[in-house]
Amino acid sequence: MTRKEWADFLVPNIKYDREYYEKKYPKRDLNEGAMVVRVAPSPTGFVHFGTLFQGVMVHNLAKNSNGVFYIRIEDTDQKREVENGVEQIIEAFQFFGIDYDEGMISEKEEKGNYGPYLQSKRREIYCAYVKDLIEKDLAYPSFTTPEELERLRHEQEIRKGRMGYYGHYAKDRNLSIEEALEKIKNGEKYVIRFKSPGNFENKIAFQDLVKGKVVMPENDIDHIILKGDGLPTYHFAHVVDDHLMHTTHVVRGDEWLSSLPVHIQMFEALGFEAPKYAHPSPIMKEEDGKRRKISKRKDPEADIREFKKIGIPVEAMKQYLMTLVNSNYEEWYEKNPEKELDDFKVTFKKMNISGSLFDMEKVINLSKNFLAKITAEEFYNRLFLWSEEFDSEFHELLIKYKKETISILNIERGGEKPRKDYSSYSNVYPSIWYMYDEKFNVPLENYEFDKIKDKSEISKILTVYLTKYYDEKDSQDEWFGKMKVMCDELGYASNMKDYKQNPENYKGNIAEVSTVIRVALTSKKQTPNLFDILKILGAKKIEERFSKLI
RNA sequence: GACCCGUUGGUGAAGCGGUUUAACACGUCGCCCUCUCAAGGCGAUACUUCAUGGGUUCAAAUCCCAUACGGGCCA
Repeated sequence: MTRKEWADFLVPNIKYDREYYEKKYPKRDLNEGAMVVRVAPSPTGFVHFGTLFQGVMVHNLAKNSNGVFYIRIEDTDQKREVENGVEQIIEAFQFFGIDYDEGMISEKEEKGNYGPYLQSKRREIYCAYVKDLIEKDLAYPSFTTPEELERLRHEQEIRKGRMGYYGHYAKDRNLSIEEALEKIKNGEKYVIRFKSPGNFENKIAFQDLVKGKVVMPENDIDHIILKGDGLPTYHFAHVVDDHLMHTTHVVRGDEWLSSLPVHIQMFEALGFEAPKYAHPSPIMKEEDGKRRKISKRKDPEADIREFKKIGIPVEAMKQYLMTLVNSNYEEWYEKNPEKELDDFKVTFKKMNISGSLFDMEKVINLSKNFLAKITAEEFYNRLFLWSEEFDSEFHELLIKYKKETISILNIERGGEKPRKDYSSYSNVYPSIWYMYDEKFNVPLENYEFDKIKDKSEISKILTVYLTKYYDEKDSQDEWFGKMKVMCDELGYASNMKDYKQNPENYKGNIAEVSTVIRVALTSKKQTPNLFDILKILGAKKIEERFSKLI
């Protein structure tokens, strides 16, 4: 049996050979320097924070080089696959507004000329290349069972040697075609392994775009390339896909750095030109003083839906991610507040070499800043959409009191130094509920009266204020002027400085008087500007709320 | 266990042999601001210090080596 016949026998019924695919997926017609990049998630459940991180980073690279960003779905591990997995990925990218040039656009459809973008649909393609390798004696069937491999591992452990299927441990690599054929005829199960031409004693150097020069021993392990189920392993699929899709830069987590020798070797064996590699570190989390990668199982923030639920605006989220990608982003943004996220140019040089910790405080800060800068109407619309899904009670109020809500959100908004009260959509209602009449049914004992607690004194202040000083039409200055006059009349200091110098001359001060009014209106002693509250509530409601205490 | 990568403040980090008395941002803590809060302003926040020890150099956070610790990967 010739090698060719052998290959035909092992990989039968293949419609096309590799030449066909090489022609079918020609080099992309792009400008010099254009980057073709991708993100390659597995449909194994919710989308991981790290995938989004990678998405933001890579999308920027493609945009800034007039290149291509595509999503390839790696579903070769069918055991871990989850229903709706593909849809979840599509939705996530959509929700975060990260558009892609090629990839799946629904469970069934895709866009782009270099597909299929779902690995399970690429079986034929992988097989064509496996066949080619067999013909060239660079791949062979391996009959070693899982039990045997287990034993082998054990043996290597005892000898304190390296693990894996290599050298004399790779017992099937030198089987003759006849011997192998015999085994197949006997019904023995097999996988296809790559026949590594490497020597562990040789060192090879790579240039990683993030880590710099990396020196590693050559790979000599005969990795499985085609599993028993006919699907390729990660290594092989990566090499074939990124070649055919003409990826120019493979950007992936540094957990892949140690398989680089394998990949480079496979590119060579297949006669492909290897892409450039960048291995930034993944985002970590600290637990018990130790750092580890954010884990899908243990950390709620690994699930990007969590941020949606909390109501962190996607813009803020992406900004945060960008600061992790390139820490100079923030400074740049301060200088270019009008620019879009993708106007910033990501560079490999500034990517994380060591893993950075996830910092929710920082996310909150970015979120606050973002929410402070949008208009009240825009904020309202965002709250409307968010509450529809996550807070129906608030949603009802938003529908019923659109105008009022916008005024509330508009308090001290705009201008150079806006208020920054809200850190997320979910945190709005807890800070403004008291403005809605139907929610304002607080028992008197829960009113947060502070310095001035005496009921008759409270009643007196409120009565005097309402009858003598309150005027709906007052401007802020007029209003505050009247507050001062009232304080003088009632024996409270109208000027805080005077009060601080001679507190014994007064019953109290204007701050305490304001607090009485504030608490009477809201039950809380901490609220935004009193003047704005008065304005929004209006005479009728003020009277009603006061009457409970007078 | 083999191999690889990393280690600058509470956090993200800048720094790429002299201009570093280690930028900037978040956090924290003070003080200031014609009402509380938020915001804002000002200041403080890395044991002459960049994991530790040694070396190269006139000069090192920056270059080299070793150790420690952390992470990854192989199974």
